[in-house]
Amino acid sequence: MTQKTFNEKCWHLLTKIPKGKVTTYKEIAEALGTKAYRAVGMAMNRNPDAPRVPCHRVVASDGSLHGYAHGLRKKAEILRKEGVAITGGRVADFQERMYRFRKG
DNA sequence: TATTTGACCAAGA
DNA sequence: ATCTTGGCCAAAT
Repeated sequence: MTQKTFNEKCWHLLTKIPKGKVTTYKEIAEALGTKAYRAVGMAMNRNPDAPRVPCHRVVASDGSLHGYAHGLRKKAEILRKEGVAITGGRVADFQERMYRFRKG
């Protein structure tokens, strides 16, 4: 059996995020049943920029974009294309834009 | 195997 | 409201 590492799980979960919505590192960690908020960020950085994993839809719990492999500026630009308004480096109406994973 | 790192988060002198 | 500090977890070195 392929032992999926925490990173693999994170990437797989990111694919569940619908377009036009954003989630938080904490939400992902909680969805995986853990509190490794920081480990989630690690996955994002290690995550291939390939479109198969929309790491740009992950923002901080505060609604700020925090970091991005290509730069925060690029991240904000992509989010705008997705339909997410960015103001002052933060997601507008972030609470409404935040996507919540199904508990099951 | 042990230590350091990091795109976090919540709380507060 | 902003900045600083400590704590949290997994991956990388």
